[in-house]
Amino acid sequence: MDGCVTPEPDAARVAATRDRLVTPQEATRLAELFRLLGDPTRARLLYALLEAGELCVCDLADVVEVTDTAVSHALRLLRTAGIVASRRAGRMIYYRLADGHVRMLLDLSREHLREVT
Amino acid sequence: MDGCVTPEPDAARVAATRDRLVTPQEATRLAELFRLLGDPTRARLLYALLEAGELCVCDLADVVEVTDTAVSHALRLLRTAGIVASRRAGRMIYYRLADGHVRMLLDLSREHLREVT
DNA sequence: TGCATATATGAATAGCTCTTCAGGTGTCGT
DNA sequence: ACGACACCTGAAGAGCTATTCATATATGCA
Repeated sequence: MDGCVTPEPDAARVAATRDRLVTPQEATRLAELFRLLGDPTRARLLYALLEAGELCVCDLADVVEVTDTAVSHALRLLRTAGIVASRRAGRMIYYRLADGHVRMLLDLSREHLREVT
Repeated sequence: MDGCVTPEPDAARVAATRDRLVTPQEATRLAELFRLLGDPTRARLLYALLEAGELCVCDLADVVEVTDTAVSHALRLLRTAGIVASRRAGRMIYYRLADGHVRMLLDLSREHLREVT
């Protein structure tokens, strides 16, 4: 069953891993989540929201130093994926991180980088 | 200083956020980390390692159902970024997740998806 | 109603990424 | 030393992505 000649203990581990492994669908969704965090502009937007709690589009553009349009495009992707949430106040729209998991992900990875460096 | 006319409290928040925000360099490194997790093949490889602890290239290819070559390319990126580590045993090379942070990231995001769904 | 502001959207292009193919390196068994 | 095996690497093409420009929608104010 293996593609290569693995020692006995490995064969068992391979079988067990294949059973417990995330499904392709789940993997796709996980990858999609990470992929959305994996762009410098979007990452900065998210960390800005992590610090500020809530910001409108133009302030986000100002903080991150990107065009309003680029921010809007980025936020649409993040919003569609449920990573950020929005609320309207007059003509401005305030964005925030969608939930605690996202906050933890951002926090954890920042820590990771600070320790690895 | 703002790109738009923000209410008073917001202006303060914008200034504070700009100060505390991750630097562009840090953001780039964070995005790079996430970007590497953000591919279905690499994600499956990492979750396979999360389950198995350690696997050689050909067993990884077998579990994830991808070409040896594709796995090799993927692992090189992950290894270079310090996300996985490797050890040679004879002609096989065993890969494992590099550290606890990576494991936590994978765990946390899987939980996130399971709760959101 | 008319104008300015804040954000969203669509199309297009430049740049990047993943996979595959072909070939290369290193290790084991005989 | 030779052949088989496990893995790596470089080049190339198909496909995807992020930004920009132009335009559209929506809200507030006079």
